[in-house]
Amino acid sequence: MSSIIDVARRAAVSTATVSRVLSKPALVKAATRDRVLKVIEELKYEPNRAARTLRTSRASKILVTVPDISNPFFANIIRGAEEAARHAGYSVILGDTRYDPELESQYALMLLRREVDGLVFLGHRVPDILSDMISEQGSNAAVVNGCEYSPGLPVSSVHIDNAGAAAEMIDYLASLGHSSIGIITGPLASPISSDRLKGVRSAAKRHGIQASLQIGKGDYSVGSGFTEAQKLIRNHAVTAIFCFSDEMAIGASEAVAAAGLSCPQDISVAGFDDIRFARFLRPSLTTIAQPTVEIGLQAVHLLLEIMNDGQESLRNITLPHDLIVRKSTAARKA
Amino acid sequence: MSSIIDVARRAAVSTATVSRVLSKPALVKAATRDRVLKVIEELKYEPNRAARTLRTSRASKILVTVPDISNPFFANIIRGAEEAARHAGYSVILGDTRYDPELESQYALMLLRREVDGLVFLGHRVPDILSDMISEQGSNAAVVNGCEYSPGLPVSSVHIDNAGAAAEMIDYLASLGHSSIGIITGPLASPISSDRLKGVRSAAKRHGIQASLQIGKGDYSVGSGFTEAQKLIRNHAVTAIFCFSDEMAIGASEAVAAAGLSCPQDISVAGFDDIRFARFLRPSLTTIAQPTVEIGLQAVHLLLEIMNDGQESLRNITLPHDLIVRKSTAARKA
DNA sequence: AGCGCATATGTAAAGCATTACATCATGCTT
DNA sequence: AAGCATGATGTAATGCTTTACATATGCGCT
Repeated sequence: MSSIIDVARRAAVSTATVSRVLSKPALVKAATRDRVLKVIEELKYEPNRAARTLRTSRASKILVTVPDISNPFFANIIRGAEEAARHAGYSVILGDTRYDPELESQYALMLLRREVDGLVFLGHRVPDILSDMISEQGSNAAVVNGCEYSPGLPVSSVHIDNAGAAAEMIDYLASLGHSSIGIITGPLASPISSDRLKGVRSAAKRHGIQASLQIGKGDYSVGSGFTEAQKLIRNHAVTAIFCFSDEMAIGASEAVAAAGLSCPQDISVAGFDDIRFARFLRPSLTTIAQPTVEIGLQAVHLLLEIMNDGQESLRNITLPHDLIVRKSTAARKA
Repeated sequence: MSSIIDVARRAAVSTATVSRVLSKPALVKAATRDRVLKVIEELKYEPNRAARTLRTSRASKILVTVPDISNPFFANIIRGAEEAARHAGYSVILGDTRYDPELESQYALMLLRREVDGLVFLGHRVPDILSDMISEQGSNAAVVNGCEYSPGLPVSSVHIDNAGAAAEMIDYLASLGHSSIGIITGPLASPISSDRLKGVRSAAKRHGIQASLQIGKGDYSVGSGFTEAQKLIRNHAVTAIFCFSDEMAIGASEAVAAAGLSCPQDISVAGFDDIRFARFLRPSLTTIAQPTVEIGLQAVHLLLEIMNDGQESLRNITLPHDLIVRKSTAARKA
């Protein structure tokens, strides 16, 4: 591996000139520049990133932590984040935290260690380890919350209007004649889950069906969707089930089938997220589409802004969602 | 941010001692060690990784490139890779290459720049940019091919017995009475795709049905599965379609339905990979399960071995696969 | 007492790129 | 022709850690 010194020697210039050729070519005379570039080519010189990072204290890396990479919803956000990062000359370090606070903190340490320049974290729960940093730096801390948000903390975020989206779904189900609706939420600790619930409640109230609303508490997983749906079907005569994730909607559909009923004839099922496979389920799933790739893109853009500006810039970006009506929902049986 | 010098000063020792407390505690007297540790605690000292990397030329990072992170098949491999890397004290840089050779090379550069210590790449196609490195270093190059392999190049790899798995699927379909079988392959350039085709052919020959084999050429995507299946259904009276990816099997199922036929009554459909959603399709998909997480784990283990041993160690690890029979395949109509 | 060895710690170089500041040359102005 | 602005390049410090080598201390042994 050749270093900048080798290049300088061979091109008969100082290391400063070599460095300038690479970073500020306009400052170097054309003839010199060409000579240096030729040597760089010959020696296949690549600047040592560690040395550059050490000198400039910029790692050109951002950390993206995700609770479950195998969930295509998160995978798409990562896709957007990777793209935005790459275009800005950053690379992405991936942290799969498996919903484990321990791992979340372990990864967040990389930010304190300045091993990365910024952090996009998906999911609720700001790692404790960052609380000092955030209270010191406020919204200048290079941290962005993707798809969730953290009420009370000065952390910028990118998400959809969860309450509005959930309300829309209730409007839609009510318009199909459903009045006995089961809801399967995400974890209560998740602000977006409680936002969705608020949206559900206010819409239900508007339609005068809040009394017959049945709430089951899930955790976004297929299994919890199945279990909670079974309870809703057995104990309450719901005619529609609205799950706060597509995964749970898959579980709920299985529960409908397991109960000897069919979807959507007997029970309508709706999800949230519009994951890649929602359209391939049978019946295809009615759901709320989130602009996942865009969430990832914007989260990184926001992060870069914070990192570069250095000025106070707490922002919560709301992106548009979309109610996607497919075949898993239908008018209530007469 | 405090540096090792701050710690040394405050603990009244040299920086060497501080460094030793962290890396070789046994060399330091207990009293001194405790004193230093206490200061480290107080100052929240974290060693600067860039400086360490510069000094030791170890980045403690590995690069994992993947053609499409939103495909759950790859996402699971990444999961395994991340886990193995984390346990070994490495972090994972994620490269989503979108099947683009340009991007593959761009990411591979990180290895030449020693920005990462090793590379696990998923998909066929070793980046050109690495060919010099590989021909120089042979199998000592810190490169491992996950789930594919590169015949002719000294690159270690981890994959299943693709020919054997494909043959098993043909055996199974033949046992159901199918003799007119359509195949939808992946790209021809992919060695595993051609291995699967070899397996298909030899099994078909064994069953005496090779003459009625119909081959369509896909690219692993849902869309290509749909298009190729349509051709197979229209132009040839196939009674079973075996796709070399679950995604294509989803497309093929759509094509069966679009032709007014039903699966599996009229046409059986089988896939490959056993992605997370294969079981949730209706009918649930018969497929070959690959141990995805394990592939990721082993790929990283192999990489670490190569990086640490430094000795000649070209290996191709074959992991077990599994034929998963679900509801998308059935006996041929009488 | 003197020697040697083990243990504990310090000194300082090295790893490589960036960049503020210094120097030098050139050409223009008056 | 002297003076100066401008442009081009060099000098050297800096960032922080690791580690080979040097030094110092203490102990046991003869």
